[in-house]
Amino acid sequence: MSIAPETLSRKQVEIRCREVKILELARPMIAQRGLAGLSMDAIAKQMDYAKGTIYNHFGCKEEIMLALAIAANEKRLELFHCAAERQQQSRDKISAIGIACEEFRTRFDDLFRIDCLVRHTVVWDKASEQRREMLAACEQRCMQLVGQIGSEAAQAGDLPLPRGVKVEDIVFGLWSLTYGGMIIDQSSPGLDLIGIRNTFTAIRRNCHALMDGYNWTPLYDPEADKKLVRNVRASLKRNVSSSLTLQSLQDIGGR
Amino acid sequence: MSIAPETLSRKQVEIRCREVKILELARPMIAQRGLAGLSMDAIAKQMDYAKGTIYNHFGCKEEIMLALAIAANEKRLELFHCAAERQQQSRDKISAIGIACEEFRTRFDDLFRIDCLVRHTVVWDKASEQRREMLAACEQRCMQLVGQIGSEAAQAGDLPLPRGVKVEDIVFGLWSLTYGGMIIDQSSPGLDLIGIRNTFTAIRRNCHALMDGYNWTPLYDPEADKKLVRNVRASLKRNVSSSLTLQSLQDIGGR
DNA sequence: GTCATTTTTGACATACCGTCAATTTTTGGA
DNA sequence: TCCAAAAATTGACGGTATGTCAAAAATGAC
Repeated sequence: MSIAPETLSRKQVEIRCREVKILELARPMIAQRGLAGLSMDAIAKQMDYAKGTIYNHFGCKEEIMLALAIAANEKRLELFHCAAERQQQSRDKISAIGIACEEFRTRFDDLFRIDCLVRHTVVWDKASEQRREMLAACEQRCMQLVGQIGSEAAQAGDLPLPRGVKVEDIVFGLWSLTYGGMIIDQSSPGLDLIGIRNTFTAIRRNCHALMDGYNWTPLYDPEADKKLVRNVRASLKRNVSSSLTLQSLQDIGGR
Repeated sequence: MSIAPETLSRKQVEIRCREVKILELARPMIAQRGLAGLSMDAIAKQMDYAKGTIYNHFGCKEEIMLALAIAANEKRLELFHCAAERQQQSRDKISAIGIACEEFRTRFDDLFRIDCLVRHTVVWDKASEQRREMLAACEQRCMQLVGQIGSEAAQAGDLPLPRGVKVEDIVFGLWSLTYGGMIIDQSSPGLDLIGIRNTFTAIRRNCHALMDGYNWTPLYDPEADKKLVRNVRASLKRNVSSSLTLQSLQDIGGR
């Protein structure tokens, strides 16, 4: 929109900051009570602006949700990269990404919820095409990273593909297992009633069983895994901050 | 509430029927546009009753959602039973239940969505304790069925449990894989962009890999599996109707 | 200091939820 | 058959929220 992006007038900087502030206010609202919990009136009141001003930034509630979901996915990708790039073997890289998922889940509980909500038709359909594409692109980058590791594994001979099975299918499996497990953990009334204590451990063990089932070498080794978990966790804590980037706000306006 | 349940006055029968009618009207509304799509005004108008009458049946919108979710889970359990009871080997029973999940997913697309929605705090917290317990109980019965098959398998020596892994963990894995895969399929913008054509086939293959990873015998055999899928599908189509039971409406009133 | 442009404002139209006092219908006993 | 008590129904009402838009205020180029 602006022709000279290097010069932001004082006013324009103020506006950009407000965008961040809106998202900060919206975050807990959505996390606690979903789309309905996000009240434009409340945001306006808390920021001491008129409602119309908020609508200048985001065309509707759903836009705010997507903005947050995009930020969430950028953060997740950051964790993925940090986790994977320090590993040598393909299988360790995958495991490390699994641990990054755990880290994301625990550190950004609210964003995890928001990321789930955003995918419902109600929200998705009302948001702008532009932001939807942005989120889809973020997701793609996450998947591609994992897919690439899988391809390397297949090429290096670590992962023999059975007839009729593609690398993508296996990636999809790992993803289902991890994401699905977390969703169930979050939303099923009586999980520990049937005897699941530590969800993360169970998910991780199942991912290993899946990879073992496909003969992804080296096969599961409890000791090695324990060590890996410790290392990756420590590294993520050290190298990835808990604050959001919010770079994605760049050029999308409200009405 | 009524002391002589065997005699329902004419009026009371009429009321009970209305309950069903309400749910029928609500079903597509919720499926299409979530909680927000469910309008009490619209239901009242379409049924030619005042809004207050609808509130006599269901204390709030969320109650309607839960009622449908309960019906959905009863149907799912029916499919599970029908699928499992015709198999001899433990692993086939599990596979059959996986196929029952597919069947449920395709036949009752709307109920699958509703079952997901119901688990969000917003909905869950507003519904009555009574109905929540009812739904939780339904879910328990589904899980117990699968858990039982797992235990039998372990006892019979078909499934050797590695140190630190319980039957429940494996059940949880299969469940995550199936449910998670379907959720992703439903809600992720570009799944086939990364090359997943037939989601069900992928999920099924991954479940087998998981079981192979745990050495659940007999190990995966493509031909045998193909035959099983055909049989179970046919049997489900033949023996399980597509209409809801709605027995669960029994005794829960509105306000 | 002036004026065109951008930004802000908040009253308004609309929509929906859930309530409840008043009204109508049903029931069951005399 | 009739009547009074119980049950069911009604719909106007209070409350809350969204998204709009014409008018008012702030900005900044000259």
